[in-house]
Amino acid sequence: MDVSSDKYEKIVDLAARRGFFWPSYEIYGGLAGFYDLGPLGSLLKENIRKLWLDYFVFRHQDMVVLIETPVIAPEIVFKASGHVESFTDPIVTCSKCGKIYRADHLLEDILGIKVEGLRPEELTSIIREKGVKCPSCGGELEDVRTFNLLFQTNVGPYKHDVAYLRPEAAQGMFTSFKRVFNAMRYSLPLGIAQVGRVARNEISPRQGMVRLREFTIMEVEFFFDPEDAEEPDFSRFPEKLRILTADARSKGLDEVVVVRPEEAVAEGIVLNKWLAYWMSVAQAFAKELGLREDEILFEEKLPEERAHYSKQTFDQLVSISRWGWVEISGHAYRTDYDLSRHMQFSGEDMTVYRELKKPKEVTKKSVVIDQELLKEYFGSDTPRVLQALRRLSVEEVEKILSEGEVIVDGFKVPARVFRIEEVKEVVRGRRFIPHVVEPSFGAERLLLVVLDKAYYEEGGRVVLKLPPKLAPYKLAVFPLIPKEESLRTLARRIYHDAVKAGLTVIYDEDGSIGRRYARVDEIGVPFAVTVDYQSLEDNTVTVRFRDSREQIRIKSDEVIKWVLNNL
RNA sequence: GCGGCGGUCGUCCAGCCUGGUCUAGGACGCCGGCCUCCCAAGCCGGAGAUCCCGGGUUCAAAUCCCGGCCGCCGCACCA
Repeated sequence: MDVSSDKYEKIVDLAARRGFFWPSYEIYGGLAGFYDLGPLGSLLKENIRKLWLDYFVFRHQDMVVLIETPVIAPEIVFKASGHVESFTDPIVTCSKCGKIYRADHLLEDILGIKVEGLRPEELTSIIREKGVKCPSCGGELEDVRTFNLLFQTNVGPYKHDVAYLRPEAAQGMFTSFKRVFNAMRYSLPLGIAQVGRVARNEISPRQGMVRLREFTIMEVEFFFDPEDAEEPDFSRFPEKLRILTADARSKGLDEVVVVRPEEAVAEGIVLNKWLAYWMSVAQAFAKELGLREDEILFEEKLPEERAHYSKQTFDQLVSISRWGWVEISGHAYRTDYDLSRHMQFSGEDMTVYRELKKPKEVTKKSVVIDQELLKEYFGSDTPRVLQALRRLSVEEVEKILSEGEVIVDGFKVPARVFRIEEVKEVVRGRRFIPHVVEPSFGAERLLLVVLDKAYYEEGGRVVLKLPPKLAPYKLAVFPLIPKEESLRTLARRIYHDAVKAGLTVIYDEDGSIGRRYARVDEIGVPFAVTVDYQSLEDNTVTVRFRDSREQIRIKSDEVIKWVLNNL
């Protein structure tokens, strides 16, 4: 076992022991892909969530808003989104022993042929043609069916009211887009953010907290006008992005290009400027979690790796012990796919209207019908004929003009009633379906990454060098000599004042001072205040730094202000 | 799901091969007490284990056999 995997073991051990996380339902043997967050883990995740909200919502509050939508959605939503059809793997069951295989992998293993992307019926016929049997018992294989990674449930008592647990929060943003867009007074670009639980019925989740069947997703669906020339303000997050392009990957190269996001757009590496912008925000956010720039890499997904809705996808990978490069965020250019699909399936108009900066004059052909002439031909039938003729397009009328006459609703209409004229028209705006880029993070994965980056061993003891902003507890307060009532009194007063000021604080009078420092180092408390005899004389206390173990003396009534300033 | 490895106090590990003396042992941690004026000191005491689950073999199973569950690694999928 190498050093890095050893480190991971130690983190998992620490996590379970001190209360960051552990496998769910342990008393019943656990359930793969499900983890509990303990007291410290809950606080840490909340702090990660807050930091994410800061970067992705509040620092962009002129254009990004937060919403919350249900975990459960009716079947139609995921039919429209494409998940019912595409969020699947093909599987095949042995009729004799009941074992289940991934059909495409089985065929690739046994026959050594490429079958990726084939439909279930095609896979079934290959199995029949080649006489493929169950590799375990030799039994007959059933027809290939698809295994959907959506968790299915029912709403209410009726079996046919099928619903699913969402595998991403995104569909809530799409289905409520019109409401939010309206509430935000029709402004574009518009980001809709959501933090919430999602569930994916992974066939076999591994890697502990890295792959879960239920987890918290933090997403922004960012809606914009694809024709809008306005640039994102790249100067706000002046990041250099390290990008491994799909082109390089398909050539088997691992050459990383290092570019500013706006350069990546200009050079055609990233297809959309907003996609690039949010990648730079994502990197700035990752750095605040304790990652160095050289531990971050954006990997472009190959076409066959991309989700069905995406035109281009980058994963933000970060390097951690044990698993090397791990995806912490996905950045997908979803175009107008989702809104278009929901428009089709719901019948709701998902287009938006935007006024042009300058109205423009266009000349276009227009059909003019000579109504006087029409009256001569059709008399009292004129209104009916007119109504029918108005449905004709310019092209249809041009055809009629060349043919001499047309029969509409049983009326024979001569071409001479039509005339085509060029007319000038003022266009003030246009209707279109907004395009979407999506940055999407898995919160529990970030929690593991943060612990991995913060974990240090120094002199045989563990120190979690968590960024103070993320630390579950911000301050520890100790009386140096616990049996000295006067020291305890002062220490307790500082503790209560700190709690009142909104800090998370640990008070401990148990064991030697060194032991108490060690205990709080292990859970990443950045500052420890110790009350000693001098405190009683001059009203000062020591503040001890977790990372350096250095101490300074400050006035005891300034402790809280000092801590707040140093978070 | 397949293949490999594993599962014993909170944690790490010993015991398993060669079944009985294991009412399962140690270390660390935890709790109580003593001591201690700043970095896991020391002393005394204490709590804490369905030996992963189910079946089988046996007079006797933590130990041997079978099945399952869970975890880790590889394949695949993905935040």
